[in-house]
Amino acid sequence: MSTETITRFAPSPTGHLHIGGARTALLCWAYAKGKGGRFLLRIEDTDQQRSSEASTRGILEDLAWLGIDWDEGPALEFGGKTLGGDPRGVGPFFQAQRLEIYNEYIRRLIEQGKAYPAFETPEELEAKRKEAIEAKVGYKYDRAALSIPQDERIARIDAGEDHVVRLLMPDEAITVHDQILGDVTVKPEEFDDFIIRKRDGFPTYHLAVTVDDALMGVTCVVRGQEHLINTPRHIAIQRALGFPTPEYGHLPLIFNQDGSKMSKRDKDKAAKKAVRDGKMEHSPISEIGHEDFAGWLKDKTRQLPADRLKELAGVLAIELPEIEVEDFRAAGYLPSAINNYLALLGWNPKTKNADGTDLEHFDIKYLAEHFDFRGVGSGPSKFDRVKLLSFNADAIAALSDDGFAHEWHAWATRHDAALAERFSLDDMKMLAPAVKTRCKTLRDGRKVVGFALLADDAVEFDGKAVHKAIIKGEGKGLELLEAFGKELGSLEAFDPDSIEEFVNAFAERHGVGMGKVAQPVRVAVTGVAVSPPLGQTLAILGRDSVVERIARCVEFAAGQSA
RNA sequence: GGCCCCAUCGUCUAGCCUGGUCCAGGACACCAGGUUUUCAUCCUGGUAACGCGGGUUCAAAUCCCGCUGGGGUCACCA
Repeated sequence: MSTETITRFAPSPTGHLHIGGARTALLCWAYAKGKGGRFLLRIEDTDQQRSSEASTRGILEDLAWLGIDWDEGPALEFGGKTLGGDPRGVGPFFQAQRLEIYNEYIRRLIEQGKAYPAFETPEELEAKRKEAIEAKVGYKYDRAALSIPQDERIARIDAGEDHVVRLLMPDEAITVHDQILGDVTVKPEEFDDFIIRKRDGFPTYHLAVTVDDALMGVTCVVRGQEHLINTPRHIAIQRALGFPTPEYGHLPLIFNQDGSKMSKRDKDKAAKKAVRDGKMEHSPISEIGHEDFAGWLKDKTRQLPADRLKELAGVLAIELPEIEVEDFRAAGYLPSAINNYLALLGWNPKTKNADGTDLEHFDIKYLAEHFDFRGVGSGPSKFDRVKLLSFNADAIAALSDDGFAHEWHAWATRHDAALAERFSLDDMKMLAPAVKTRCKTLRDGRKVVGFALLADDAVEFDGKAVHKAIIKGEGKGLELLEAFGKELGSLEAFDPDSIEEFVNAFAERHGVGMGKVAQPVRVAVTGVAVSPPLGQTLAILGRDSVVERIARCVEFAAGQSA
């Protein structure tokens, strides 16, 4: 028996990776890596209705993008590396492909009298459950099927009657030794004989997870606290099957600022609110019929397909809240910032920096080297988007100019085709020092350089800005601006440094301060009073464009002051 | 509702295990200054918390009990 630490992340493929799932995966990964062990990935696709292959692929890519690489599991080519594989031969890693395995163990349990078939229909059970609720007593399966004689069971199964299999729960308290919460004991009356195989022949989560964890040699299960109450069930299965019980660590949950659960539905919620606020009664998108639209709007639980929702948000001019890893990626967050924030949300390194402040910024390598359950908080935490944004800004600021340019370019290529087309990687390198400190996300970059995306004759001059910088003061600004446009011809190189130098010399020559020159020029080429430093602002436009814009502005200002 | 988990600034948290060094430290946000050709960055300072009530003790944010509050879970979902 190896003492190697093996952890696993086991998502069900029902959509993109949720940010909470990403944190679980990250901490799981860190624990295994810190111990020199392995981290494996398993896809829990036993829910035939909701699972999809596209989701699996999406989740794999989300994890890979974050840099959470798995040693074993579904294979994925990413960034020139192959992730996953099955070096120990414990796969397959898709539960739907492991049905015979589960059935074998279920068969054993039945044989040993530790599990039994039950023939009630879902409807019958639902009725009983309802009765129990009305009588204000907790519902528990009544074990009616347990008293069916063995030969009758066999006859009914042979006759093809639909049935489920239930585990015979032992009549004893079960204690979970949780690494984070300590010992949690649950009394036997809290459990009933839960189902381990569904009517469709698929195992339930409880059975599959327990069998797989044991067969895959998982030594430590790290998962969300919502699973805490399931753990005694899993321990019961382990005991019935003679499996060892792994270590457990149940992570506190993550919530929205308002205390509600972070859910994919939040996106629909935001869109619905915008529709109502806008008093919109008809679907603004042709693909969504009126009926569907009205129904969706009325029903809190109804969700639009992801791409439709995105389209709708575009029409409504709103930004949907980021919930899934892919959302954060599209919004221009860096993996390092997401990982850092996620890790800190729930785990604390309890370490001081040299200046006495708490250590908050670290990378996943540091996390892997220092992660332990002691540093995991026990209470639920709220997801603070503002702080994550600040972490992202820090991560961007920490990038080298070239590093930033590469990230920005890669992002634009994937999420903002127009931007990627207008700016080459070299353009972005030139812009980097100016843009870096002005954006908290890669998406913000567009706002910073938006003026360069406009055609020269499409620049709209902000009247106030023109007045303040150019017209006010007896037209001194206008004079300088005209002179600047003319003298610009003598500037040889048109790069940021040369331009800055030129502006300095120009100001000195005309006996005025920098501001007296910079602001009129800034307003002339961008239309507004705010832009990156003049060097980059002019360089990205190019000489012709600058001259053209100045001329247009001079004309505009002359018209205004007349 | 039953069972389970949790409880320090608005938020994330350090401190709690091994009571005194804590009229509680850091970060984000916020407010006020400063640097700067605009904006942003950056720098300096500030506001702000131990949920309540009982114990134990010379001494409690720290230990115990109760209350309150928040959350999870009670599926042929995972």
